[in-house]
Amino acid sequence: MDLTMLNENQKLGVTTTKGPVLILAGAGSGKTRVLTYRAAYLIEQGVNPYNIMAITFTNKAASEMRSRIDQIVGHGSSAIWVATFHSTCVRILRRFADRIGYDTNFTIYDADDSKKLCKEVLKKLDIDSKLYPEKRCLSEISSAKDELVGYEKYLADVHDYGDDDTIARVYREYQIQLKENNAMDFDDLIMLTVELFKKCDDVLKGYHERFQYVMVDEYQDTNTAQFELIKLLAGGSNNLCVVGDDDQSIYKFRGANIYNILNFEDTYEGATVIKLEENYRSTPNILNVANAVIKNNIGRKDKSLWTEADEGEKVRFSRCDSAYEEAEKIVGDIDKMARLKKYSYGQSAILYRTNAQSRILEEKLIQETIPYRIIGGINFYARKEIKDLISYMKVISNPKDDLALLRIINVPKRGIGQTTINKIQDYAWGNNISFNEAMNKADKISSLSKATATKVTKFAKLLNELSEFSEKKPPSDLLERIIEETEYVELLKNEKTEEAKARIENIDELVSKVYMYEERANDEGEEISLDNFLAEVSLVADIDGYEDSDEVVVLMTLHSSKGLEFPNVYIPGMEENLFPSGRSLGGPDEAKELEEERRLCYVGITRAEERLTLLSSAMRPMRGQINYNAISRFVKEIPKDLLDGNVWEPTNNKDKEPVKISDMFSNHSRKPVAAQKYSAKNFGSKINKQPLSYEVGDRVKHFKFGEGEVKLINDGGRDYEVTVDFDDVGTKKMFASFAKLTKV
DNA sequence: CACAGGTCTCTTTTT
DNA sequence: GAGACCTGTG
Repeated sequence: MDLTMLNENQKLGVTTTKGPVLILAGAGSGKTRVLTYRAAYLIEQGVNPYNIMAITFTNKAASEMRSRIDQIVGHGSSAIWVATFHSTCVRILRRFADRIGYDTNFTIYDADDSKKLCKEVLKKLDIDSKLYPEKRCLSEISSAKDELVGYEKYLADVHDYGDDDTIARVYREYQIQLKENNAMDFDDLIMLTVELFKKCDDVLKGYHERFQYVMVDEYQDTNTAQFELIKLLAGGSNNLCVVGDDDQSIYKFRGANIYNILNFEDTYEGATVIKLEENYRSTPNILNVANAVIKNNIGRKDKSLWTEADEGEKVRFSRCDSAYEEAEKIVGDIDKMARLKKYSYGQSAILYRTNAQSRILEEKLIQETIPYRIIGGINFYARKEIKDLISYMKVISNPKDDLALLRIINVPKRGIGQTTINKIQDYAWGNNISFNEAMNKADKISSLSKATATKVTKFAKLLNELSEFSEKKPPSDLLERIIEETEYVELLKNEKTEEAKARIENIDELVSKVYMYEERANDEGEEISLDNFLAEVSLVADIDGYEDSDEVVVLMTLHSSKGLEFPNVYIPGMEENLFPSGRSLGGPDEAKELEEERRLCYVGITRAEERLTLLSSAMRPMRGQINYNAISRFVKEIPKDLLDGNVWEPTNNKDKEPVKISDMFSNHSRKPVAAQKYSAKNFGSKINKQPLSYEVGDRVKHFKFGEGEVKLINDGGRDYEVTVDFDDVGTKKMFASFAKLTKV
């Protein structure tokens, strides 16, 4: 296999296949490249793809990895287990959940569902939600699960310290309810899989046999539960390769434990440690700024990124009077760059600390009719109409899911209100049957009027019919039938409002998503099932929908931007109280929290390939109020000479008279930066596009696919894309420098 | 039972 | 500024 376009350390990362390996990969150092080559290398060494596992955090990262492996080896990566932590666990639990007391058709609860359930628990336990808000309870429960602390242990620990056991009681009841509903929340998926492995040795052994080589991406983001999961999974062969960057650990609030990566060598004795410090993404000017900021963190693994790229443009900073002006500058600049053909809309990105910042930017973009896309905010699947219809499907898939059932029992309105629900619930409890069963016996519930009982019976009958229907038909047919029976779209049409129109469009999109799911499952030879579709839907991340080929400006949070890169980046809101977030300031753990914010800043800066603009505003509307914020300390950590213009006075910490950058709109002549050459879209390296030894019509040989005829050669600029019709495996498209075809 | 209109609170990041 | 929650009315 040709490894010539890897640097020495990258090569080491690819070829050190035995035992534990830690790859400390700085931003833009080609870590995905190493992982994908590693997988390809293993296959070439004769390892069955079936025995390889790669775990990521987002679906986007997973599918990207799969397609990149495909690009290198042509095809054959489909047998590799490439999946996110959560979908990995779902796949495992769908087979074995019955071993730990759940049905295998369990439902997955999203944050919304969890909140609702928690609210019910508080009500049931008669706990004042003013003193114990759901939010606090849920975050405590979530942290406990991230640390693999079940409610028994949580309760015991609390009692040991003689503390208030309220939250422990909530945790217990919450967990009991989940089980009764045959549901799991996000954290359960990981925790329960670990529990399964610890309890059922035979199950674990089975996976040990399968997973001979395990790789984990973004290892710095793993929490204790995920750490344990990996340890268990890789425990058979101990061929574990983790890739990460402690400087990019930004998910502490989600339980991420930075010590998982910092102490890797202690956990896995004899681990090989490989550092990747050469950056192939950004200009020196950008890297210097990134390094200047991150060096203020203590307790990090010492490293410093460097690059051979040309210096490039200076990083720019602009202090604005208002958030409005900030937006104006950004949008004006994006527009100008596009007009000057320096950066197209698709090459520009706006990254911010909080989702709330997107609104004002969006308004401005609409005003200037610039195409854009906002990642995050309100998740598609969190919309009312979508949740309603999905809830129908959930009830069909898992009749025990009372949460979903209660959501739709009166949607659309069928005259079943809270009073009726209470009466059914009482009957269910009194007779020790489920809510669903009670509904089916509505005529026996004496407290219900005849008219009401009829309504309930009618609804119960509808569900039964749908359930029977779904046994014979695929999810798409079920959804269409639900829409028909409930007249959901009909009712919206009658409203004749813009809002209703948008909702109908969303429903149409949901329908096509179901069809897309079925098509894909079909292609990949997976079983098409309602359960699988619903699981997939529950586990989509905002970023999964992002296509970098779209020619639009993207807006997203700094968190979502991790792993991405853009030639032209804007980071507005560089202000104290916003970034770093006010929540990180003034607490007992301020120093630690600030370090996390700083890492987030580092992530943001290192997203930029060529041009980076930081902005800050003196006035900013926050929580419906105007806030006056000082310039972010992170900006002040950047030596002045690294920034464009004398833009702030480091000695004047009142920030009252920030100097505005005058040439914000002026005509910068962009130096021909090395980005074309170094952008990681080209696999982050100097590609040596060599002349081909074959041409269209020639017979060629591929190390894996055997012989075939060249059908088409496409000059893609940095590499040739070759289409070959192989004798055995059919037509494949591949990059010449990866495929290493030889003329025969 | 449904809905409108008022008041209240809480605001980070997300699989 | 949005969302949840409460209350009064038809």
